[in-house]
Amino acid sequence: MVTVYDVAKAAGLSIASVSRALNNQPGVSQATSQRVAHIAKEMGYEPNDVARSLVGKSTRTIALLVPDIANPFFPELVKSVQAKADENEHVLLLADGAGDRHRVAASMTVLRRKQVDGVIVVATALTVDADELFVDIPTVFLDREGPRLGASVVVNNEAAAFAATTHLIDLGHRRIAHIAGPIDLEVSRQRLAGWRRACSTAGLPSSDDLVVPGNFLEDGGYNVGTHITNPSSACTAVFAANDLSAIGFLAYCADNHLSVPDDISVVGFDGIHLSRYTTPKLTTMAQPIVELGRRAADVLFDLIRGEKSVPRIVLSATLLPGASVASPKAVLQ
Amino acid sequence: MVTVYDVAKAAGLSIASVSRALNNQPGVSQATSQRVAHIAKEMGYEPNDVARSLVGKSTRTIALLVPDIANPFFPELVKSVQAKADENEHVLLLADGAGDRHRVAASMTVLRRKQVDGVIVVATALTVDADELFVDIPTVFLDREGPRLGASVVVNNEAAAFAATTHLIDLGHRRIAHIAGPIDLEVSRQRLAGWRRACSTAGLPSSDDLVVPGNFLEDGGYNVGTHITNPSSACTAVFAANDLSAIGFLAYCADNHLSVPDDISVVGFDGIHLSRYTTPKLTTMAQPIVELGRRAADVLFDLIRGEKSVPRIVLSATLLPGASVASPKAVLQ
DNA sequence: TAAACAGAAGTAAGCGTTTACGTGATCTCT
DNA sequence: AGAGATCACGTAAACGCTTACTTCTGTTTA
Repeated sequence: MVTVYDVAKAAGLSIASVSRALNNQPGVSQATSQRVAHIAKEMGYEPNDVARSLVGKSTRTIALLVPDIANPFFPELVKSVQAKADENEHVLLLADGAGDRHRVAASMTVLRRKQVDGVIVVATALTVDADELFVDIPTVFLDREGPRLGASVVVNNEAAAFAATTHLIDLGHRRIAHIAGPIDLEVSRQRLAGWRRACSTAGLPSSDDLVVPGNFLEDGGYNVGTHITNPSSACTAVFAANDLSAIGFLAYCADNHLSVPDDISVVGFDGIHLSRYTTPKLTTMAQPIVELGRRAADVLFDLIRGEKSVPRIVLSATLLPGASVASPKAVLQ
Repeated sequence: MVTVYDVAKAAGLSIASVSRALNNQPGVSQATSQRVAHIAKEMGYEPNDVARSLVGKSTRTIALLVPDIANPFFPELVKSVQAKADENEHVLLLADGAGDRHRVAASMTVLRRKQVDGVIVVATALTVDADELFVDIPTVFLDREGPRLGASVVVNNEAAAFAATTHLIDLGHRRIAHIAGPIDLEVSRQRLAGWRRACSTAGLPSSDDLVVPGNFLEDGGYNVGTHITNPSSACTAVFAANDLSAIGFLAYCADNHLSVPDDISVVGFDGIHLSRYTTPKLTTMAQPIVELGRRAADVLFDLIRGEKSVPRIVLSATLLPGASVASPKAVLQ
């Protein structure tokens, strides 16, 4: 490995001058600066970021903790965060599996040791007393309220779920099931709450038998199909807590010769790219995924630069129309 | 930040002893070792990995370069690589956007500076003379042949594409279109070649008008729908170079009231998890995604540990049956 | 009992940078 | 023309750790 020493020797200078030249800092003449740059390139010198991080304050690294990278929602988010990281000349460390509390703790220990400049924590399962995990390291909570301390960028899940459900109600549906997410996630509870409020506001049932537990995955949505489409349940529509669940349910319907939306309407949540390519195309409450990532990253870099305030940014979701909803065949009087 | 010095002072020891104690190395008594451990914990000491990396050889970090993390194939791969990284007490750096040559070069520079221990490079676009990008840093090419140097873990794309196409031929299809991937990717070319060989082996046409260019994304598959289903093309089946393209095509068919597989059969490639939940369920040539990631990581860590040989591992894909293929309605004599 | 040795601890160098400070040489201004 | 300012560069410390080497104490061995 060629170091500043080597370059310095070759240039007949001290390492200090070389360092200054390479970082075009004042204190070196234009001429030497160019000469050094040339020599460095010639020798194939690359600065060692580890050493640089040790002396400087920054590692130029941020981390993103996601519960499940296999859920298409997150890759889309990753892309947008990474773009911002690039922009700020930082590198992205990905930590998957944040759905599990222990893994979150383990990850944070590793990240702290690695001296990452900051962390974006997404929709993870946290114990109530998780505050200390994030102490001393700039953190933005995304799509989940952080512990007491901490900035956050969230979508108003409750309101969005309310709107999604109301959309179905306006179309004439009177019994609407809900495929919930993992109930230990705040977002799941909020979406459930929104569905419930919409139902009760309209004087419709929102009893527990209309809530079927999902897992935010396709199989979750698939497996509850039987329960929802059971004639005795008499549902004409279903609001899924996320798109993957909705897609699973769609598959169930297809396998069982139920037509969506003729037999049953489906509304998803997330607005993942794939929701534009399901059969039928999914009507979904779309989160501003790219915007979420961007804003979170912006806030994080503000924090990293020393910003003291810890903002709480709330973005809103918008209904993305598809072909998976319709008025119920027989609107009950 | 609490350092070894602080711990040493608190324990009345030298930093050397503290270091030894903390890493349970010989040279400290059992008693002191425990005492130090206790004090360190008490003080909330966390070793600084940056410093550790600077003195030691390793940063305990590996990187994964993927062309497009939004393609569900990659998150599944990421998961498996990350599991292996965990196992080896390494952290995963994700670099997206490796579909672009310039970004690959840029990423490698950053990674080299960051002193990552190794890199897994997936299916990226590389210039022919890209060798030098990876010199001096353990590299495994996944799903793509590396430059001259370099270990690789690949799927026999040509053979797999051949088998997928043959499956359609065996069912009686006589005109089979191919939705290709970006043609500057080796994998795309190989899959195209497999399709072509299958067709010509069976004495079927494989002319260029049967090859429609895709982009490995849903919209690519969707947009070529018109061309493929045009009556004058007379295709009864299509083999897509990846699942996302197939899913896009499925969506096109649904939008245009074409039944899959009654009107046209579709075979995908990749075997992403979502292919189990399309309507109809996609028949696809499934890559052993998890295995690919695992093997690549294994090879990489071997390399990191000093292994000299650079293996070339070839895995094979298997046909995952779905409901998107059938015999053509009218088998031509 | 002296010599050899093992164990526990300390000293200090070094990893590759950045940067505060010091030192001449050249320049500016009155 | 001499004092101060400016410039280009060098010296050395610091970042937080690991580790080769040294030192000291106490134990074993002949």
